[in-house]
Amino acid sequence: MMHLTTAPVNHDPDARCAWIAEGGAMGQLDVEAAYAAPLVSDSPAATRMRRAAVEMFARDGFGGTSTRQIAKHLNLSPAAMYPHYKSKEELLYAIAVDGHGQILDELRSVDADTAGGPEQRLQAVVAAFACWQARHHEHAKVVQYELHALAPEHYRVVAAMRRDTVDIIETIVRQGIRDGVFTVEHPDDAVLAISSLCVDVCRWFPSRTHSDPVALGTAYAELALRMVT
Amino acid sequence: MMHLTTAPVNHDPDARCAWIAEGGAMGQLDVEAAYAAPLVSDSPAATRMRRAAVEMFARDGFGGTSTRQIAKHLNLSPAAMYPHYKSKEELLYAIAVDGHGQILDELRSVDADTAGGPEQRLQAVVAAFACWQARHHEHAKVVQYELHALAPEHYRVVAAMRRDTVDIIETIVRQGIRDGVFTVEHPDDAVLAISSLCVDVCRWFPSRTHSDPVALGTAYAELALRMVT
DNA sequence: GCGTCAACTAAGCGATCGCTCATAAAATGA
DNA sequence: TCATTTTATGAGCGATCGCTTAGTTGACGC
Repeated sequence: MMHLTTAPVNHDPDARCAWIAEGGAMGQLDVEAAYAAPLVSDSPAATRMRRAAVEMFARDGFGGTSTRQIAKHLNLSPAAMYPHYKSKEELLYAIAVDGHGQILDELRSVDADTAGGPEQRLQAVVAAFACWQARHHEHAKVVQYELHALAPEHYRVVAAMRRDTVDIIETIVRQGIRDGVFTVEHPDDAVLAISSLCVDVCRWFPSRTHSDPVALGTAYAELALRMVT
Repeated sequence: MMHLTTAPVNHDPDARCAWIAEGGAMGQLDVEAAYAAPLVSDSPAATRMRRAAVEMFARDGFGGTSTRQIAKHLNLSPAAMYPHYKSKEELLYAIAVDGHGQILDELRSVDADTAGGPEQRLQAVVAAFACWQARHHEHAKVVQYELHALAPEHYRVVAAMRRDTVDIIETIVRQGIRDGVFTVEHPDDAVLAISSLCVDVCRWFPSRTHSDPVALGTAYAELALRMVT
């Protein structure tokens, strides 16, 4: 493998704006393959490395953190990471897939477990989403703000997982409109705004006024409901 | 001056969570001084350097962009930046003060120019805020996501400007509650959510479904109003 | 034409970067 | 217990990092 000392740049022209509202343009095959593959190593050492990297990437950014700093934080030699992740970029990829996988699992199970109509489902899902972003704000920050450093093929997988997450909210909102309980002129705007609201939590949480993830989740669920009724 | 090859870390324990909801703990003196000082050089060359840096910081992050890359993008030698900015961190600081200054000026003038009650003022300010974030999404991205690389004393100034920005929204919301036109149990939550909504625009804009900053502003203003009425 | 000053370059310092490789230690299964 | 596999180390390669210094260039007032 060649040396790669500069941050990888995403060359896909679509990907430059492929955040929440994009990412649905490719087929599902590669995504399914990504889900099935054991992308996240469960080795204890690998887990400790991901945890340390999340903490440091969240504080100093991907480009501002060196592999040597991560190793030193774990009292390991600079080369100790490479038996577990074959590059710094792949470590970031594992962190991203892990985080998005947790969010997807959480929201899907909450949505499935919630009895009631679109109002109850929307509140439950938004509360869970905002709560996860607050509770895992370091992991979330890396997952939301450091993806530009991913290789194009890895970015594509993560963008698809992100799209799947937003789809959960979109499905509920469209069902609510069909049922007549939600009144909103442009569903796209509302879905985008609700997702945006939840995602941004990790940027500022915790603050002087907010430090309880559960309370934040219920408050944001109420505000999200107001946006569509 | 000593060499400083690693990204500066903010050592202020309060500052780690001093995003939107924090930053109001210190006096106003240093902030006023910062506003008055000619922090943003108006030299044409310096402006071109800021513009290039904004573009590259937004795409690759502060830590992922080198001063050599910025210089090369402008067809200059690696040392050409230093007559204008005495360090990479100070270049980021100038970008941050410039961006937050633009936002503050914009929101204050829109708020002052808007006739009507809290409803009209909130819509006007939110529309302007979201619109700025969309129109200058690269500059906004740097301003919102790369501040961790600022020196503590610089970070403090920027955090205060951020606090002043949120105060504009907070003042309108509290006035609306006093007037009885806004009904919201926790004003803090609403103010935070509205700010959050606007700030997050720069993370995903533009997208397949949204590419008009003005249209986005009016749509988000409507959604913000729904949150408080 | 001359002096002045700011902008810029060429060269390079010391440190750090991501990463490789040969080897040693530690864990694992028989 | 021994062979095998996994995990970690120490040394170090070539490249790049932020930044400095000495000297060159060009625009401007006189």
